[in-house]
Amino acid sequence: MNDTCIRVDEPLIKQMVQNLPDEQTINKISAIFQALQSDTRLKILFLLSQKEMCVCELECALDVTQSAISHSLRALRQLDLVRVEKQGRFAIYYLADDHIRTLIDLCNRHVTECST
Amino acid sequence: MNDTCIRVDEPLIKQMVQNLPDEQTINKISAIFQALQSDTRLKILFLLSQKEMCVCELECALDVTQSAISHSLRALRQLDLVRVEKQGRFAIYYLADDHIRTLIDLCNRHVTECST
DNA sequence: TTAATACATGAAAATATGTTCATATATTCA
DNA sequence: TGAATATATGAACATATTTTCATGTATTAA
Repeated sequence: MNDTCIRVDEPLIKQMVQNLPDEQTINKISAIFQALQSDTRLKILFLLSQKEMCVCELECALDVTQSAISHSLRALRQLDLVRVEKQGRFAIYYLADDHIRTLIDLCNRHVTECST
Repeated sequence: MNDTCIRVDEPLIKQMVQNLPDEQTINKISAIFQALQSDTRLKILFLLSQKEMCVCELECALDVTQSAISHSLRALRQLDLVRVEKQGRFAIYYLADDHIRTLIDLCNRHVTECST
């Protein structure tokens, strides 16, 4: 920690640190962003925002192995970003809720608005 | 690619794939999420959403080295999530715009609402 | 102009992540 | 029941990311 800088108002900084979300929340948030950071998982979410899909359909849409898709889906599932419904031998995946849709849209807009 | 599954309507899937944002956009979005995925960078953003800060202040607030903070800030800068204004020997950092604030808030709400 | 402060950065080491391969499980159909 | 289909998963490899270390640059103050 730096004690010498004249700009540092230590009590104020301490207060600001207290205003941070607690560690657990920070961890959960970063875990979500971590999941959204892979091209494959992002594409899966974009696709699922169009319609619910089984793994075969995702396999047809994306250019990666079935195994990679399953691993990606597990990560998304564990964060409750997508959910599964088993239908016989099929696993139908869909977005868990609309937060995630909003998140992606927002980010999409940020990129398209700012890069022009 | 899987051709046998009876659920796969290939023309439909092709259409859905066409609806995906282009590769460049996907890459930019995933880069943003990639940046938001680290605890350190997230905390920096939460702090900067309270007030603009120089590197020393961040150093005081966070329990990581100055070098690590600088590297984190560079990553955020390159994605235009934060910006710098040089004031003499100080580098004052602030959020680039409100998108990012909204993004964080949204995610925060998702976590706190869903985990109760 | 020298020393100290504030910040940045390249390279290497440590760690994490994603993908594939091999294989396992569950369901359906013949 | 046995074969085929749909999905899941552990382990290993390849790659990417993060952090630290060492050091560099720029600005200020003595």
